[in-house]
Amino acid sequence: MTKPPSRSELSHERIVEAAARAIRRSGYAGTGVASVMKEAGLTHGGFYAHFKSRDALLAEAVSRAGQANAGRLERKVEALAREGVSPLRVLVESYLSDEHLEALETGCVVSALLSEMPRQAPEVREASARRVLGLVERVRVALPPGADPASAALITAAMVGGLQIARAIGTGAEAKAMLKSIREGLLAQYDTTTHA
Amino acid sequence: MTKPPSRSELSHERIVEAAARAIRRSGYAGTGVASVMKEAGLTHGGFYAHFKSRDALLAEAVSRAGQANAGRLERKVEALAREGVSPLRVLVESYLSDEHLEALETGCVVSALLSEMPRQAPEVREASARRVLGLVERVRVALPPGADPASAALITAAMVGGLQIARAIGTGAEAKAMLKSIREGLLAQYDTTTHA
DNA sequence: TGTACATCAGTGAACGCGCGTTCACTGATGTAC
DNA sequence: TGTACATCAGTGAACGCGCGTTCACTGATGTAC
Repeated sequence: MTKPPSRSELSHERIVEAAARAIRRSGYAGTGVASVMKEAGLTHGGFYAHFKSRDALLAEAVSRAGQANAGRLERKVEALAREGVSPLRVLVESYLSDEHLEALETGCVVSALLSEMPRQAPEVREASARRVLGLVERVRVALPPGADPASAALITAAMVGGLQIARAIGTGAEAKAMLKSIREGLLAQYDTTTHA
Repeated sequence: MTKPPSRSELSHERIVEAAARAIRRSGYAGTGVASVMKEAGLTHGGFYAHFKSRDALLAEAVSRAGQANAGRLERKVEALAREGVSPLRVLVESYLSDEHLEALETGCVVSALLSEMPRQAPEVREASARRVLGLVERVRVALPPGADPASAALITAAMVGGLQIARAIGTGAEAKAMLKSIREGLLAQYDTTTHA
């Protein structure tokens, strides 16, 4: 049996979780040490006992957010697979859903931060790039049997670009129509199964 | 004949041009009044004689950058159309080119800023959203005759998402391979003409 | 079980800095005669 | 064409504020006996 987490470990955990939400809500540039610490129920002075720098926190936060996204998606794919829905359809339908459009703070970290990634310090950039490659890989393994593995990059690009475009337009009817058009276009093109 | 621009108009122009580069290089959040004014050859104190606020400058800058991108692309499409290359091919090949991958500061403003757009003040957001819709529209008019106009959104999403994904990975061989795979996938799917 | 002490985690004030914005002023431009 | 003056554009110092980071201290936790 594993021993219970120490007070310090619990605090570290809360800080990373708060930061994982903050970066998606406010962007890398809009995420400050003080506000993250406050959201974690601590004062900002204690921050440097947990992290070497603000960038170290951002790097850890993007990794954490990505893992949470991946886990949630994995469970959804498995649950619906038992009902006969193809993995690619689950991926595309949930990624390009109205719910995901509105769930910026808890949604995919890649869509929330992609255009900021190239401007980050090396450690943040590298952790971010790993998340992007992880998403492409997740699409690749969801491809229907016999599909060209190279199409994973195109499908991922359309999903990520599509969600971001819709969010940039807003959360109203126009944005949802844009989302729907991309979602249905992708499914028509790449999902050969029929929908229940 | 039009009268020559006043000193004030010339300065305004230089400030907007500097800001149009700065937002793409540094993001909305990374663009400061002082550094833009310096790049325009002025001191920061004079800023508020030209703009109501920093956000007013950002809104003008994103519009300006978008117009410059659109104009350049239009000329390229026309030039290559005379050689028999289809408009959609020109769009996809130049958007997903190695040159564009590396030209963040002068490249497409949508790819440079998309994930930051939903977080902006209303005036910046609205100007940004107009640029996104303009890009989708430009793809739509480049569609081959007979193509479903709804596919414009999907193609735009893949172009924008693809360029951003490649940039997040870097500018090395891995990023260029990703770009190429998306570019060729799109052309195979949507461009029915053969390449010269 | 109870006390004494060492270690550890978190507090809150302070640092230097750069931000967006304001403003009194200066010097250049342009008009009137 | 030349001078006198009004208008205009840009300067540079200053403002309050929030940032990332440091640090001396406090109070809680855990160990030794």
